[in-house]
Amino acid sequence: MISNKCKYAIRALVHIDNNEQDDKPVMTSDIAHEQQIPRKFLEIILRELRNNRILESKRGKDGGFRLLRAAEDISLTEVMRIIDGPIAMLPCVSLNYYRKCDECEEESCEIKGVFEQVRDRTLEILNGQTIKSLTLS
Amino acid sequence: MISNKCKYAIRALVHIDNNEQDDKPVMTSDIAHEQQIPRKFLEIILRELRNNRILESKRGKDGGFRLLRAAEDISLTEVMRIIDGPIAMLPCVSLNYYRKCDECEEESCEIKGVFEQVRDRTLEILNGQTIKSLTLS
DNA sequence: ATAAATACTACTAAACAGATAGGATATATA
DNA sequence: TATATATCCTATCTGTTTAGTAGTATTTAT
Repeated sequence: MISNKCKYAIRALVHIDNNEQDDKPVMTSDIAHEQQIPRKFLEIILRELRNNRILESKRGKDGGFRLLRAAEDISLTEVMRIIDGPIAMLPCVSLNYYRKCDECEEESCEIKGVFEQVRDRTLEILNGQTIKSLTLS
Repeated sequence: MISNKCKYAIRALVHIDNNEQDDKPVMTSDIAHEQQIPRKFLEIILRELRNNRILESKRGKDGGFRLLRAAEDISLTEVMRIIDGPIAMLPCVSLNYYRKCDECEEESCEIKGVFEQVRDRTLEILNGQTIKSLTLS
């Protein structure tokens, strides 16, 4: 399951993409209000997206957040990995967060192959999705 | 991510399939020892699988667990759903554990369609796998 | 100067993960 | 029938994660 936090992040990015005009940044409180996301929690999420170079922020009056890249260049997987971590169902099969399973030997693991296939099929779909494609769908 | 508990369950079932002979049940302590699974934790898992009609148990001396059905009739998804719950990445897209997302309207949800596709591709792979096919792989 | 925005640190409550402890109950066999 | 040995059941525990909240510091436009 993806977390609420991640769903909030995606909705916030789509909202920013739809509401950015003339390079004017979008305020946390506007997103929070219109998307029904707790404001303080959203602050944390947006800061995290900024720290990972998805957003840029402007402080002080008339401040807010802007997409740092075009919406069609921000993939769904990138956002999911920043907020929720690995997408794969086994640590030993994750491309971006590989870890050895503590309890099993990889060479004799019965399920590794299956979950490599699941990972590949999943990424085929998710890698094709961007903030822009979600906005349009 | 699938839980350790679920990985233990799968390993235990494969072990039982490999070690059942002359209808003699396999003991928790044997599985625990050979598969390196904490015994008391494994007890809980095996009881859960028995309650869900994957295993049958025999109490008392010479007791233990047997597969209730042929290993080729026990699917990986069935075990995963018993131990970990939903396989889908969104509650509103789950076939066996459907729940409405609290934070979003399904009609206007941007990500529902994508995660329906992920679910379908994932199940195509996982539904084809059984305790028997894992044993052989 | 001040109002208004983000940045940052710290805290909390509830749920879940991964177990462990101990006693109740059933059963094969001497 | 006594005993050893297995599952069954209830309760408990520790650490981590999820989903937030509170309060203060800092930056910036006017």
